[in-house]
Amino acid sequence: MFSKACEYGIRAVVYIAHKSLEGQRVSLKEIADAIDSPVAFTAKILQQLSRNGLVDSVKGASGGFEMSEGRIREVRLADIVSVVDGNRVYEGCGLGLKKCNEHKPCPVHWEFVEVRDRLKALLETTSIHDMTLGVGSGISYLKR
Amino acid sequence: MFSKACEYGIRAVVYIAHKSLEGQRVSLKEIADAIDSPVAFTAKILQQLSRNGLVDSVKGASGGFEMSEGRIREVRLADIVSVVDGNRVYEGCGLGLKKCNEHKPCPVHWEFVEVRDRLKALLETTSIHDMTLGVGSGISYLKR
DNA sequence: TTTAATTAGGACATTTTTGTCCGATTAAAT
DNA sequence: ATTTAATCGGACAAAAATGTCCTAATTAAA
Repeated sequence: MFSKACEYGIRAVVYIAHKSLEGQRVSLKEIADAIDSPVAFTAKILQQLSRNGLVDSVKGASGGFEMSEGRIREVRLADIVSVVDGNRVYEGCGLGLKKCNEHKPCPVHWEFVEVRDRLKALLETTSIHDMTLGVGSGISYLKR
Repeated sequence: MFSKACEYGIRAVVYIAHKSLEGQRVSLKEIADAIDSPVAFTAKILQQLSRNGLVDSVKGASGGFEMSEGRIREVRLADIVSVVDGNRVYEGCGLGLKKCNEHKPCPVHWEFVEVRDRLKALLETTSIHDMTLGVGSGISYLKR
């Protein structure tokens, strides 16, 4: 569904948000350990997310990553996917046809549109805050 | 959603089925041209589909690929996806967690399950015959 | 002011996916 | 029988995705 990079990105952001809500800034190492991802690769993804304003990064000793509560409530799953994977999840034909559309549909166009619209709605309505809810309480998990 | 290989595979099978219903066996070249795919790469995918009994191949001059009407009605989109891409579309967590399940769900587990189940149902109910319906009549397209 | 901890970012390495080439095999047509 | 048109399958090549390493820049703490 998503690239590995995007999966790590989502997990990382949820972890950062979860810790930020507890008032804690987290380091790259801590993040990678918490979400079970390759450190240096995760760094690249976080750079990308930071440049796009989805997370805040602080350099230097005792630096790390954090998010304001406002952003935690504003930022949607779709924003992360968009930054890391672009729009290929939403756009693009299920059969890989470049010019598949309602006027020239592929054989499964209409059926796929339904599923994709549903996925799109899910990504656009789910905030980072929503995703952190289960994490602290042990209802949902970010590794293993 | 699917790999390129799988996309080519689906388009190829729909084209083969469409032509088979008109009593015509088709060559690799004709297929690749009709669905706008790389010839040699398409050959690999068709070998795989042929080995798995999803299409019939005939060697030698005037050989090519074909499907019986029975198989055209039996074979589902899910069968092609399964052979080419395996089960990664159905199984596997949206966030890439190895052990995400109903007991240890990731933060978006339940929402994703819904979308994926819908996709699964679509793939399992759509037969190749269903997909060929629009192709001859110009309602749906396999290239461009 | 030096040291230690940290992110930023470029270059490189590995793996996977996608794609090509060619010789072997098969079978129809000449 | 020979030629020709086809698939089969192995080896190779290129591109994209994933992952690593190292140096520079930054900042808090000693």
